[in-house]
Amino acid sequence: MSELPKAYEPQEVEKKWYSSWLENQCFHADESSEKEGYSIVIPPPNVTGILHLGHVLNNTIQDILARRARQQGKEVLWLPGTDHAGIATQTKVEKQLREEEGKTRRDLGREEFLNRVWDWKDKHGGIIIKQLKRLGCSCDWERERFTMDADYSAQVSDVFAKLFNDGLIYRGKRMVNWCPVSLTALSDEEVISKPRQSKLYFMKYELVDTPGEYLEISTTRPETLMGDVAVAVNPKDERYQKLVGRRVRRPFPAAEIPIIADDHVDVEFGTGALKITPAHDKADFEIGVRHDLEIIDVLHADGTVNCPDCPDLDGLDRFVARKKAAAKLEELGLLIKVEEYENNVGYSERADVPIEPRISMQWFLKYPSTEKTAVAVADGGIQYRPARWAKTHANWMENIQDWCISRQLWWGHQIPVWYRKEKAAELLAAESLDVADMQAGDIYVGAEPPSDLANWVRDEDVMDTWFSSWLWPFATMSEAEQKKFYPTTDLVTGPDIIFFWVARMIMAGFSFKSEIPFKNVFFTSIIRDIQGRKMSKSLGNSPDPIDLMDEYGADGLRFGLLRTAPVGADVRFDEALVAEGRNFANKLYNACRFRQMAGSPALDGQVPLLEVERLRPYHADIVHKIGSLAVNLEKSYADYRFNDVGQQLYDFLWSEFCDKFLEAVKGDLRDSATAEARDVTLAVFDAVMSRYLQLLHPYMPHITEELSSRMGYVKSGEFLMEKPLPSEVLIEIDSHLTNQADSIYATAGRMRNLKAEYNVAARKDVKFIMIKSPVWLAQESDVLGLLAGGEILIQDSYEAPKGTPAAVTDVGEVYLPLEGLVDIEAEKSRLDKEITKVEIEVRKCDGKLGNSAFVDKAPVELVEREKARREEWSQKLVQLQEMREAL
RNA sequence: GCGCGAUUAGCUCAGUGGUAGAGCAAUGCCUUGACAUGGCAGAGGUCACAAGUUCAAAUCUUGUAUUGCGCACCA
Repeated sequence: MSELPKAYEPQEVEKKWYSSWLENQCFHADESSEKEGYSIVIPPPNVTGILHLGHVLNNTIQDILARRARQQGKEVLWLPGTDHAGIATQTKVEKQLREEEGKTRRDLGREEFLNRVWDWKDKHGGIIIKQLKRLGCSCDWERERFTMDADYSAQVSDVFAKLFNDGLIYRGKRMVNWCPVSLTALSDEEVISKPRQSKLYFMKYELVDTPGEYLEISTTRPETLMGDVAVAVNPKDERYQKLVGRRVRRPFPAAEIPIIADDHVDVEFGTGALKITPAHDKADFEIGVRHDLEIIDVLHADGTVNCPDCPDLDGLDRFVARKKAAAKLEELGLLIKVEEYENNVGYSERADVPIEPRISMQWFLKYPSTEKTAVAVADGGIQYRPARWAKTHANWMENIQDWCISRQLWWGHQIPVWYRKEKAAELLAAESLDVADMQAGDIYVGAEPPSDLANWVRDEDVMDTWFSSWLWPFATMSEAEQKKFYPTTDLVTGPDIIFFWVARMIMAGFSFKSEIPFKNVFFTSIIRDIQGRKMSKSLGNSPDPIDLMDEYGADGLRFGLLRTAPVGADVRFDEALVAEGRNFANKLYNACRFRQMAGSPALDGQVPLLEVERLRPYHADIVHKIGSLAVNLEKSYADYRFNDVGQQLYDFLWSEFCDKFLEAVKGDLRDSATAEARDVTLAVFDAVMSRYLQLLHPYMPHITEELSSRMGYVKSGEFLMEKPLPSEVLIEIDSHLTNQADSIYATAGRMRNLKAEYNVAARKDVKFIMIKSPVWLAQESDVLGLLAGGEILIQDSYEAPKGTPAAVTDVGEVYLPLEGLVDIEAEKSRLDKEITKVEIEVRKCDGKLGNSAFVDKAPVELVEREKARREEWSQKLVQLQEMREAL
């Protein structure tokens, strides 16, 4: 055996095993397998994306599930891929184009620009995939999909055509969320409202028929004043009732506009009079429809003012124009006051600028299968975990509006609609397009272009990225694959995309596969920094997982993050967690290294069977505990309690295996030990460790594979990751042995306490004297001494001098003769403190036992336990008092 | 305004009715043949507050406070 380094060095090991798994196709899913199928589709990261901690958490959980399912003998498909991410990707390439060539996408033209995006994708698109591999993800990489693969795209178009033919997709001029930077419409879900400090402008419009009289109006958006077509008041508002039906003067461009009454107006807000700009506000638009008002659009698509009648405002950016318009009002003497005001402003999720409500011609979808989707989640046909997210899902389902699916972008799935050339202009301008128009033969909808393509013009828009993502669970699979792996088993994703993705996938599953797309949805935590802030690039509080893996290893990162990731709440990330993961890997490595120092086993996958009659208590105890561990892990997995699983794995190795078992059997591995003792201990070590590595494998795949191989727990040429998890326990254990072990560990603890209390920890010549011990203890006194750090003398004839520090244990009374080693004064005050504490405990017990209600109604065993406890404490009290007197 | 969470040790969090737990940080001791990325020990909690149910409440109920998230409103 070669000299092993003292600390585990993960980098080379992780690389080695990952390539080895790939070479041997360990991640390959066979759709013709006889085994039970298990499948997960990855939430496809943006093709432009780079790995962040959210991905690490999410994909580690998926990897754990996948690896665990393989160990359970299932045929596992973890299907990976990436999303074309329309806006994000296009923006990135446009930026590069602007910076490097000073060109816009229009300078290149659609076709050339798309070529550039594909080039970019080929060059930079694989980064996150490489990073996932680095993390150890066991995806079937041969099946990697992209949402713009040809066959995938064809399915997106098919679905569009189907929904169009069913009358669920329509085109129309509606108020949409417009992003003035990306120059496209957005869905409601892509708008994030943020509280913003803004100003509320109070101004006055002169009444036409009574010059010199004014109506006061408040607004946050004076720059849209040119689009005002009315002023509305609440019909119940007594102040204004007599004004309804009269007219006021809009100052610029000058016009007379009516005062109307509408219930929407809040009497309490501002002056109670609302200027109506149907082109630039959703509510105003609706009021406009109700009152048949004109729509005057005074903004260009990019958010600059479009009002040639006001040359001083025309062409200005909307925020510049806001100040300018206010200044103009002031000049005209129409501005009354300006108040500071906090309101919510809708922001574009991608571009992070305020969106502009804008009327434009777009494609919309009436959501299909909404009823089934709501029921599936509410009734648990699809299990949301944690379950409370089902309510969020339900809320959204209750008030969904039609989905604006068209985007004014180039990168994406182009709308599969063609217009007959000579009619195109007319059709494109039409207020709506429905099935009837299509039947007229002027419009064609389908996945394949029309055969006489030259006569047709294609709709220029592309679809919302999520319109392709919602097909992901089945559009990524062939017929045969779907037969084996659809519906998928688990979906792991963030609760922030319940609306964007999860709910829509369920609708798509029902609509196009007549089935749910997945059985369970596990929602991960959101990762925040230690101060509770969201991770973001601009805050610089988002550590690069690759750096963390360089420093702590992928296994360390995985374990550290998973062990503390709470099920329901957010994770507060701290690098110290990852360091703990690394330390844990090191602890495991060193435990095995210790074993190897006693000789490398030549097992080649054959871990020796254990013979129960040869086991000493410590052996039996750890064998018993690995059995319990397996059972308890099963329970935690069943509830998707990944932090629990991690914690149990951690505690077993550290507290049980290393701190107790290894310390207890250390003597067996010394040169002075008998061959018998050594053999049993090594056999137990191997039996327990080989099983443990298997249990830990889903969390720390690399190191467990490495150690299993190095220790010979897996036959050479085979892999731990492919080894089925046995259901049987290693060996049936008689509880009297584990009880003995418990007693000895507890007793050793009491002895160490005594030593520490009397400050003799540093002395190596400590002697403990025991009386009233059971016979079997004599055999174990060497181990007890080892654990306690002192010599154990069993002397039933011993009569302790009054005041000798003592402890009552399961296995007799322990005395620690001090022989005048301690500082008398310090000892006195320590004892006094101790006595006070114990007196309190005794009184607590007395209080309970003196309570007749407790004694009468509590279960008998509870009362008995309380009595025993009182007895224990009062004995301790007497002992302490004696010690105090003896000093 | 509606909904969903959270509040336990200095910090991050476990803990679903029966003696308050872990890791980290801080303290003391230990470089003992696996590991200082380590070992042992001690200290540190009116479990946010109030009322209720119960023999018994961190845990169940109700209310309050603080705080986070989502939805709606947002002139």
